[in-house]
Amino acid sequence: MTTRVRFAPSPTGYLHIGSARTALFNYLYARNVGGKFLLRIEDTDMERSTEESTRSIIEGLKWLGLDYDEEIIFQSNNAEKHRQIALKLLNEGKAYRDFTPKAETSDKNIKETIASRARENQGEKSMRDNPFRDLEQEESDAKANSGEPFAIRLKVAETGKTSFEDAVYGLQERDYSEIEDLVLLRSDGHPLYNLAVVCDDIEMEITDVIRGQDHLTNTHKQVLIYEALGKTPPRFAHLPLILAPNKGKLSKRKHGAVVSMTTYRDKGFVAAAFRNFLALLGWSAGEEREIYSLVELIEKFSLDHIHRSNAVFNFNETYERHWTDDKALWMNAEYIRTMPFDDLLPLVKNELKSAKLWRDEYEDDDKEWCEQTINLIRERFFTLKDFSEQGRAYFSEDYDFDEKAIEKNLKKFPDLQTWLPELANHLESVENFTHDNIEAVIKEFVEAKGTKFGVIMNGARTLLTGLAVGPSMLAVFETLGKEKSILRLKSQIAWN
RNA sequence: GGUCUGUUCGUCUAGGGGUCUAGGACACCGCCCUUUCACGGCGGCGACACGGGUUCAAAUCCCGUACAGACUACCA
Repeated sequence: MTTRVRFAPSPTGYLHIGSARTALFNYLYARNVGGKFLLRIEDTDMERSTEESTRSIIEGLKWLGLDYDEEIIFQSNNAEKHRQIALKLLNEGKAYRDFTPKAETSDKNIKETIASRARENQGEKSMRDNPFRDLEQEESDAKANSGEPFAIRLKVAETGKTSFEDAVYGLQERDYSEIEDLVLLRSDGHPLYNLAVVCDDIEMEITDVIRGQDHLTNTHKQVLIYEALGKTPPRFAHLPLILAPNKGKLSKRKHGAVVSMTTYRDKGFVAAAFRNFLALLGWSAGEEREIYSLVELIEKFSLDHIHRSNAVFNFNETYERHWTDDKALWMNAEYIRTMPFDDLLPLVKNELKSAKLWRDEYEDDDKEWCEQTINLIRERFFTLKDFSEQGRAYFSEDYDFDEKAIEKNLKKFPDLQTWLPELANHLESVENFTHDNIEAVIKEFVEAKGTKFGVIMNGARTLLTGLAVGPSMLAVFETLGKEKSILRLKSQIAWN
């Protein structure tokens, strides 16, 4: 039997990094064993599901390079099938009608309400004391026929236990007495999550369910449904959760943009880098290595190296520099500075285009210059955004000057106001505007003025790039070229 | 409250009875390189939650405690 796994997000928001990681692991697992990776949108919660979320999830997967096989399944399309299956279980006596009126739950502190309700019922109420559980067939039919609303609940046996072998957490057992007669079908006919998941997984012939650890306890209920349906459950593998820095739940509402995949795309992350980072959250190949290509990840991935403990996604809202996990940031920089130029170029092109800095000559007449320049500046860039922001002066005459750079490198040495334009005149004479030739002229100039090489270089850097930091200044001169270098050295804008 | 799960440097992790005075990466700090720097090189700081066992030997096995997380819904 070929392996079939699925990623089944509910479209109630953009793609969350936790979900993205679940998708990644499913994908890696499928590709590793040569199986299928399917996508199912669990849009049964009509009130919260949106088409926009679905789009953003698909986009996110595409960005990460996680291409799915076969058609997307929308769970809402299967509602009728789910209903029929619930009815079938009812007819077989494996489920029963519960005529208890639906209890109103206030949405606000739902978790607390449920916990306190459970606390109150502690010891007093058995999971099996529903008055309708053993209602005579005729009586139940009569009530139903008279139009009385009812939910359908699974009839969980009095004694026994469910068990399954989790690929990550090992043998899991749970006594029936701990499991309530779960609702399969709501009184309005709407199928509930546990039923829907099981039915769809069966229909999609899913062999391995890889999902977040928050479903570990739900799995027992699902196993019960599989059993009632006479089907063998798939293999389960639960993944440790990704937590916020305070070790609490990482939520869209509380933590905002840092948990959204689109943020990383928009903030200039290289998809391969983020994917690499995500792969190492809760899994490792057991080697002293961090950088893995997709092919290597697929090759090395296996369920038995998945962690059992949750991972913290470390970020600090108060420091801009640490707005997301440092390691993710580092990895992105690592990719930017080491990836093959041909892979990087399209990403830079895209960034420059959206900043209106791209010119078609960069792939034509100026191809060589473009490559040299990108290779020069990528050395100390962290995100793709840096190409259009810190790197702006390389692609445009319209760039900003950093106040601190002006203070530190220009205003502190007032002589530079006349020296730099003077240096420009000396540079006019350089025939071949290369590193060595430029250096010779500047060295000579420095000597004549009795100043330090650094003073001139840093002043020039500020004028030429607007920044106090950057690559070797001689290389900057060379890449900018004679004309622009001279023009900028003579410019007085920064001084005002 | 109950059930389940987990706990190695600040964070991600290696480790599965002796090779552990616990390894790597990020972050942080210092030094070097240097015209600057968020590049590079070298180095430093820094962890087996706690308490009991088992064993010649325990980060590794067992028990307890603490803490954390998940679930406990006619949400998904």
